[in-house]
Amino acid sequence: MKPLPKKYDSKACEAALRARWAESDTFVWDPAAPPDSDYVIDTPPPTVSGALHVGHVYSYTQADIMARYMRMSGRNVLYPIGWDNNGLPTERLVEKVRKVRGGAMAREDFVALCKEVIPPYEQQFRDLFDRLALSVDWSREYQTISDESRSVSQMSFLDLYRKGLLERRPEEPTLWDPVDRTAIAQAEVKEIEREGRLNYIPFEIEGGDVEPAVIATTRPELIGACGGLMIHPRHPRAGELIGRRAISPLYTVPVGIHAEDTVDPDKGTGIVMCCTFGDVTDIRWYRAHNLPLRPVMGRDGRMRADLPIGSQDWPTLDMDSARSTLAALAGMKAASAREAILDILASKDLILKQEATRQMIPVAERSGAPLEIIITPQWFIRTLDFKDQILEKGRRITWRPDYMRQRFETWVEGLKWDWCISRQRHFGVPLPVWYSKRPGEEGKVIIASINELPVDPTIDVPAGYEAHEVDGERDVMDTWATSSVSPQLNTRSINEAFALDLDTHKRQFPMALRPQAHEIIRTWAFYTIVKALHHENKIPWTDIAISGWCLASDGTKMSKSRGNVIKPGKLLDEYGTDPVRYWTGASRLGQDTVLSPNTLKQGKRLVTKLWNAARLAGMSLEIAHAHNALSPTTPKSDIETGVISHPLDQWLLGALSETIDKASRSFENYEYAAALREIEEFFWRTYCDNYLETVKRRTRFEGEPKGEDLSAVHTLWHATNALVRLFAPFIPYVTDTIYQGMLNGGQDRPATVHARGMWPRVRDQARAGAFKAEGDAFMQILSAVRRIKSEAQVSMKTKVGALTIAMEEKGCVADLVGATEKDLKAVTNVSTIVCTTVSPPDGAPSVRSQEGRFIVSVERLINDSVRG
RNA sequence: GGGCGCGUAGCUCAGUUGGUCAGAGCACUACGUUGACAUCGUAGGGGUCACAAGUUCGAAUCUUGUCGCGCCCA
Repeated sequence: MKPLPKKYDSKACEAALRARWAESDTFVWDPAAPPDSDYVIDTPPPTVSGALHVGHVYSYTQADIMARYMRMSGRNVLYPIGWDNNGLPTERLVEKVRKVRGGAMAREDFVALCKEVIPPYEQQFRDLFDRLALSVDWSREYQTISDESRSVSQMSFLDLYRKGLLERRPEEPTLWDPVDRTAIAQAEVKEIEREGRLNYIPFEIEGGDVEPAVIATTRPELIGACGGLMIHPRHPRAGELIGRRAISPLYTVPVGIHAEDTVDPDKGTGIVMCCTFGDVTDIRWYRAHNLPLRPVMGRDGRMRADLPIGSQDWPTLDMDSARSTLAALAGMKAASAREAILDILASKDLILKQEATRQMIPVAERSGAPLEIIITPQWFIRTLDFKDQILEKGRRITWRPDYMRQRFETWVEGLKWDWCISRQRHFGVPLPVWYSKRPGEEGKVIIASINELPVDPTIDVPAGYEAHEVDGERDVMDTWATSSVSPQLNTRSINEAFALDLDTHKRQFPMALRPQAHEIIRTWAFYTIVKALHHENKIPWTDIAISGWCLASDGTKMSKSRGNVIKPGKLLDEYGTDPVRYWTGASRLGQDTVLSPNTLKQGKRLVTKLWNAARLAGMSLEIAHAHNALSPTTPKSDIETGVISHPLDQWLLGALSETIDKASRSFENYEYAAALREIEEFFWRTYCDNYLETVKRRTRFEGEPKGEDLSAVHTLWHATNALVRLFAPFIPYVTDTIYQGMLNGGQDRPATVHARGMWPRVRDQARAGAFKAEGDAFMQILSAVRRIKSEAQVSMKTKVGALTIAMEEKGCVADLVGATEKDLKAVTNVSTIVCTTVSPPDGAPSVRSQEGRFIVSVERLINDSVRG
C-alpha cells in the first residue's frame, strides 16, 4: 500500500486504466460461466454519419452505468459494440465530404470511395467511446457491412422470403424520395407544416346537362393524374353525379364519378379527385374502384414527358391541346408545375376560389424532399397484417420508463405501409436475389442459398446458372433491415434454420436489455421487434431502456442553426470523463436533460472529495498495514469477531449497509440516479462531515493500532472499499485509481474495482440500525455545537469549557450516546460534558435537538486566537 | 385534432403507495484555514410546489378542468 498523491490527475490516469481493463479482460463475456448468469445487452450500433454529438455521450453513458452495475453485481455481461456504416446516411456523408453524387457514379467506384472515407469517422466514434470508458467488449466490435453481418442480414432475408413474409411487388405504389432517388419506408417520413392554397376547380360533366363537379385541391399538379372523382353517397349532388363522367380539365380526360362513403362530406366541396397518387387514400380508392393508372411524376420528381395520353386507358377529348400542355409541363418539378397549371387553369377561368390553408406535407427525413408516391418494383416485409402480434410482443417487453411503450403502440397503430426494404442505392447489404433470363422462366426470382452467403448478386452467380442467364438485383437493403437484427448479428444466427452458432443463439436470445434513445422507437425498436416476431415468434429483449435527449444549457435542442452545439471532445477536455459521466448518472431514463455546468461541477467536486476522503483514510491504513495490523474481512464478520468494536464504527457501517441496500434496489429497477443520490448522501453527510471528523481521535495512533484504534482502521478500510465500489459505475476512473492504489493489496483480489462481482453484497454488511439511536444523538449534539460556534462566529476548533445537555429525565451521557463520550469531547473540543434536567439559563447559547429530547448548551467558548 | 411527458427556491433538479415533503446542489450573504479537501466546513435569506375546483381529518402527491413548454401520432 502506497500513499495516494496529493492531487488526482485524471488525465494521467485514464489511458493507463483503460489499458489495464483491456489487458485483464475485465469486460469480456465469459462463455464458461453458467448461462443463467448471462446479461446480454443489445447495444445500438451508432450510424457513422460524421457528427459526434453530446447525445451520444449521454445515451451511451446511461447504458454503460447500467452495464457496469450489472457486471459488478455478478452478472456475466455481454456488452457488444458495432458501427452502422452503410446505407443512406453513410452515402450522404460521403457525397458531402467528397462532393460527388453516388447516383452519377459507377457502383464499384462509389462503394470503394465509401470504404475509403468512412474509417476515420468510425475511428472518431471509437476514440470517444473509449474515452468515455464504455465497458464494451471491444473484441466483439462489428460493422453492419462486414462479411458476417451481410451473411446474417441475408439469412434474415432468406428466412422471411421462405415464410412468405417478404416479397417482391412489381407494381406497388411506394413512398419515393425524388432527391435521393430511392424508395423509402414510412419510418423515414417526416411531416412538415407549410402554407398552402386550396384551389376550387370545376370539372365539367359529360353531356353538360348538370352543373360542373367542383373539387378542392392543394395539389393541382396532380390534376393530370386524376383517375376518378369520389363523392359521398349522401352528398346533395350524389344522385345526379354518381355514374356520370366528369372531364378533368388539364388534358380534358373523362373520369368516372364514384360513390365512396369514406369521403368526408364536410371537407372542401365534399367531392374529391383521386390521383395516381397523392396519398394512401388515393391508393385505397384506386384499388377499390379499379381506377385507371395515370402517373404523371417521374422518379426524378419532375413531370413526365412521355405520358401515353390519347391511348385507350388514357383518352382525351382534345388531343392537340393535351399535347401542347404536356410539352409545356414536361420536366417541371412539382412546385413549378403547380404554378404553371394554376396559370393555365386561370387563363381558362377554371379557378373558382382560392383559400389559404395550413397543410402537413410528407418529406423525406434525410433529404428534406417532398415525397412522391410512384409505382416501382420493390421488396416489402409484411407488417400491416401483424399489427396485433407486434403490439402483443411490445407489451411483453418491460419499457423503462413505461410510458415510452405508448409511443411504440401509437406508431404501430398508425402504420399505413408495409416495410419497404429495397433501396435504389449503392452502398448497402445487397438483396440476395437474381432474376432469371433463361428461356421459359424469364423474370423468375432466384434466391441465394444459405451456403452461398454473403452474396453480391451484381458479381456472384447463383448455383446452376451461367452469368449470362441472370440479372443480379442491383438494389440494396434499407440500413435498418440489417440494424434490426443487431441481436442476431451478435449471436450470428437468425433461428434454427439459419445459424452460424446456434448454441450461442439459444443461450443469448432474447437478450436482457436494449438501451436506446426515444427518437428511434419507430425505427430501430420497432423493426427489431418485427424481425424477432417474424423469425422466431419471440421478443428480442426482456427490457428496453429509453434515454431522453440532451438539451443545451438554455433548455433548447442543440442544433447547428442555434449555434449551441457542444462537441463531446471539448466537454471531456474541460471537465474530464468522470464528471461528465456523473452528469449523465444524475439524469433519469426517458427524461430530456439539460447539459448543466452546475451538475458537471458537482461531479468534479465529488471526484475531488472522494479522492481526499480516501487519502485521509489511507494515512492511517498505511501505518496499520505497515504493522501487519490490517486484516479486514467483511464488515459483518469483523464486527462478529470483535475487531470492529467501537459504537460509532458500528453505527457508520450500519448506515453504510442501509445505503448499499437502497442503492442496489434502485439499480435493479434501473433507477441509477436514485442510487447515486443515496450513495452521495451517505458519502458526503454521514461519512465525510460526521464520521471522518469524529474518527480522527482514533487515527492519530503511533505504532501498531490496537483496540478502538484497530476498530477505526478496519472501519475506514471497509467504508473506503465500499464507497469506491458504489461510485464505480458512475465515475470509473477515480474509483479504480483509488482501488488500485490502496485497496487491492491481497493477491486474490481482482485487478480492478470494475470486475465482475465487485458490487458490495448486502449479506456481508453490518446490521443496519446498529447503534442508530446513539449515533444519531451523537451527531445531533455535534451539529448543535457546530451551530453554536457558527453563530458565535468562531472557529470550529474553538475550545468549549463545558457542554451541558439538558434532558427531561436525569441520566448520564452514555444513556444518550453510548460509550462515546471521549469521541464527543474530542470532536467538539469540549473539556467536560454535564447531563442535567435543568434548562440552560436564558442567554446561554443553546440548541434544541430535533425531537426535542434534549437541549445542548455551552458554558463558555475559549477562543485560542483571541487569547493569543 | 388525439395522446404522452413536464411545469417545485434565481438556475439544474429530488420528492415510492396522500400524513416530519416543502428538500439537494449551484448561485447569493455572513462567519470559519477543523493535522483529507477553501475544488472545504458551519449557518442564513429565498418557493401560494403553474392555476382553479373537487375528494379527504389532511394534497406538491389522487380526480377533473384551464394555461404554458416539449415531444409523439394524425
